[in-house]
Amino acid sequence: MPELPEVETIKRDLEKLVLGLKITQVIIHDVRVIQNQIKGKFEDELKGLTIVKITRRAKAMVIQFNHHRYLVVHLKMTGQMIYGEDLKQTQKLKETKVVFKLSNGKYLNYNDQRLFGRLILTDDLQKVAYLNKLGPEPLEKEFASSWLIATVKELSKRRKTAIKVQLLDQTFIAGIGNIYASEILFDAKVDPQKRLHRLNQDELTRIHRSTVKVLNAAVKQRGTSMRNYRDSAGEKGNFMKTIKVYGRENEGCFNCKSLIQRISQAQRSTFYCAACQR
DNA sequence: CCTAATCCCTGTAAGC
DNA sequence: TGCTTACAGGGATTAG
Repeated sequence: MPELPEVETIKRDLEKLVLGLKITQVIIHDVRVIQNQIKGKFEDELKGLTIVKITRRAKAMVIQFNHHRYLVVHLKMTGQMIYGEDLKQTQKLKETKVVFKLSNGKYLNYNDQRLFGRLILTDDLQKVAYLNKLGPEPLEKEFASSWLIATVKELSKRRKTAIKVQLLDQTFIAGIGNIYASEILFDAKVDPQKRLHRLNQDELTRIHRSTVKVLNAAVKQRGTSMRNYRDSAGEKGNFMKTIKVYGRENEGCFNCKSLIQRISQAQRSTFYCAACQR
């Protein structure tokens, strides 16, 4: 499940590989990836465009072309953007849904086992709904502990959401998903079930610090490969060895040895240490 | 306006 | 062993 660190890793790698290259051909093997966009139009519009910039916002990667065209890539659960050969041709991969042929003879393969991911081609990023309701980027200056304290104080007046559920809300903070939400709260020693109005200033300061710390460490380790995540070279990330709670139900807490608990919050799994996080 | 549930998808793993 | 069923979850959509 590519979250901020995974998408950032792919973005940084692709920048070194494809900037300045032209799209010479687009082959869409499964139209569900482009939703209601017209297949022929999608292919034609991209053909001949040059990749001039790649950015990331929350969990979305934006490939910017000349002529004011943008391709918004959201990998969701099992999406991959892999650079190299045409995987559909060389490996008969059924997960390869879209292939972009590049002017250097290489390919960009969009793979997606479960088809939750989406590719959106637009001439105006303002038109992409997802991008226009996002909270601050946690690794940018705008995400300050004073901002977090003030915002949670304001939010807690009208909602009593559990902090774990709140961390998954992309309109609150952008880019945190289910793995890192659990990891951040373990690092901050805060109970994921604690509701917003019960969080004090010290706890919020810790959540802020842990968010920056955990996400930076995960970027440095090239992300977490629990299942399908692969970087642009098809390689796994390395953050699994740093994971403290996610996926560790009934295993010992590295801090206090008591068993890691798994609970369900908003139809999603949360992992935590009930002894360390209270 | 808000929050909570449902849906989309398919490989994997648990259960009978 | 082999088949069936439950589960994983980001975010759009729908229901309440």
